[in-house]
Amino acid sequence: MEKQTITIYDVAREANVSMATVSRVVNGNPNVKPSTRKKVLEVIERLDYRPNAVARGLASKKTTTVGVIVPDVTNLFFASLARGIDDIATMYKYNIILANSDQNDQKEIQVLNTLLAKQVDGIIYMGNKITDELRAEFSRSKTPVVLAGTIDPEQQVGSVNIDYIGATEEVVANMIANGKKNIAFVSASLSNPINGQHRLKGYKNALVNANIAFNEALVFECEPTLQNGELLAEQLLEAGVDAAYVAGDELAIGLLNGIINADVSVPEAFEVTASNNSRITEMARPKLTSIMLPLYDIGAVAMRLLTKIMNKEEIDEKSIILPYKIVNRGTTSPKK
Amino acid sequence: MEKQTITIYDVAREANVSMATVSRVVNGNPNVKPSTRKKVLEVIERLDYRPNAVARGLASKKTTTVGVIVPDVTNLFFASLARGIDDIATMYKYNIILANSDQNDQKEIQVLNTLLAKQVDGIIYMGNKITDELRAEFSRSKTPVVLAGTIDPEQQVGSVNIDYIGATEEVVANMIANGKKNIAFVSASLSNPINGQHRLKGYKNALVNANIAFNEALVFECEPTLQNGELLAEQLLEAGVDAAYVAGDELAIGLLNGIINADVSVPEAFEVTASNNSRITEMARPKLTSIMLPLYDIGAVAMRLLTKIMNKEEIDEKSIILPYKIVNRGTTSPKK
DNA sequence: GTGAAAGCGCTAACAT
DNA sequence: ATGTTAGCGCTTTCAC
Repeated sequence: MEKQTITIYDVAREANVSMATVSRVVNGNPNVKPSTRKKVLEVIERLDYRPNAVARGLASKKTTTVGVIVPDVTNLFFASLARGIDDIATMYKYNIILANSDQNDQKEIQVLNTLLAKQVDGIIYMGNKITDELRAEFSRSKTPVVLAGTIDPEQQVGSVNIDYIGATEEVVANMIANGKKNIAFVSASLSNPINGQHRLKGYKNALVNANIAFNEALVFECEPTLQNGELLAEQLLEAGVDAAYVAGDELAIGLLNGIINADVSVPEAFEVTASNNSRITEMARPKLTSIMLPLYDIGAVAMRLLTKIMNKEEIDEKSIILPYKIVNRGTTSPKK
Repeated sequence: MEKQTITIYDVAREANVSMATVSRVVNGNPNVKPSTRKKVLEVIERLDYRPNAVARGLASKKTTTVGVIVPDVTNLFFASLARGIDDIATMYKYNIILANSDQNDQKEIQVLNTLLAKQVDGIIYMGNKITDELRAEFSRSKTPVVLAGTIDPEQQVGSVNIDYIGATEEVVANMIANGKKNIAFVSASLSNPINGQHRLKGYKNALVNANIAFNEALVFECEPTLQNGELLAEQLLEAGVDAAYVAGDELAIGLLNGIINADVSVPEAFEVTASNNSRITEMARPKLTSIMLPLYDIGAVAMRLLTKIMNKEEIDEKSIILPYKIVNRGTTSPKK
């Protein structure tokens, strides 16, 4: 004999009221006489009634869940964003359906569609490049979308980021000020606008300001793994590089370790600056100097923005830029 | 004018068939004449019809989503498990609702309840200790639960783990074989049965086998953060410790760095063995020797087990023990 | 302040 | 192979 699920109807019958009234007390509607409210609450307690969110979702057309598309939770960068998202979501009574996309265009589309099928009230997207197909899907559905730590040059949807150009320019300028001449720009895929447009632009800006000619050969693009960083060290050294801005913390640690393995002293003979200040930058030896992205905040603010859009509140600015800092640690010369 | 949502009814009308037939083709039911299937598919395409998963869930009492309760996604240990879970979930057409519990007993209960309200088909739980209250909630609902990388001494529900006792015993024995005499047991909360019972037991076993007396003062319990690890170094050194088994990779790195900062040579004068082999163990300098937990696999197998339970398939063993390995790296003496 | 009743969009017998 | 018909458990007008 299966345990019978208790429905709103059971509660109504036991409390001698209508379903509507039960619904009202469950939803905190004030239009209920205190005495009836009390009576209903007692029955709910006694029967151990739990509202069914699926039925509620169907009837109200709101699921109080938002979809989060992330390349890979296993990447501390995205995990930190996800954490910020989840905390704010919880605060506003939303739940998160998390979906890994593997940066795979096909899977992204598919994942987006199952999220939409599940009637999520909104979507937060993190990733590289927004393909045209993805952008088309975004605008086809009426479901609000916010990008977190992700840039779409088209700026159709809301987004939360920092000033990547300024930040990169600043750290590269720092290394130049420390006397470095041949600074490499090391990064994951340049097809990601953050890397290929913003960060690279900041890098070039710093060079221009210091009257240093841009050298294409000092731009290194590779999969951002620890091992690739280690392998890259040799190449950089051969190219006469004496400092590197690295987009991707894990890649930065790999590079740093590779440099040290080659018996080059850091930061005296070689400086490294990382880009995200995810927790691993503090695990490195020496600890990595890094741009400090407010990872958690980017996620939190993105979620907050999404709640506003879902509630159709007034939005002053849908492309939010958060402040960043620079954390000088052991891989660059101490500031005077 | 709001865009009208297309329902199964619209498709049925346009295709001159019944809703039931449309439902059949959507669900891949073979009992449909190829020609009608084709016709329906065309209409679906033309109208851009998307099945509503919420309605489907209400009608079928299956949501094809599972809840995942995790202390903190930002912890690489849990993120890796989550990744394994998600991949297998995707493979079986399930989605994941991810909820951070912060190891907070109250929040865990609450999160569990909202997951149940959303009618998830199953739950994967990761955490420390299963409180009695939580266990009660688990058994009260008919929703299947599987523990991933988490031990419940009561063994009421399915779980996936490794042999923590054996693994710990082995690595401690290794350090003893390397000539270390005063080996510390450093760990996060001992109230977590994995730490307080299994790992500590393994540690004691190794001592017994080597005829070394157990010394309570060599057991260190603390919040597993990088900084705490660094701070702990001094204490260990003062206590005359010459090796440490550390439960928690981030804590292990902190300790290692602290030891090195104190100018003690690793592994000659001090050995360290970590417990999880999450990616950060390779970022340490020197790289950390560690027990290699199959993190991804634990998540994947847990999800697979859950699918079986949800499908009411035959389960041979609900407490699964996966194999582990030991990875000898730079923080212990090389094996001969 | 409360109730009646009509859906929400779909699945699942049960017929045919 | 296809259609009919109840629901699934809730919200939401609209009356009263």
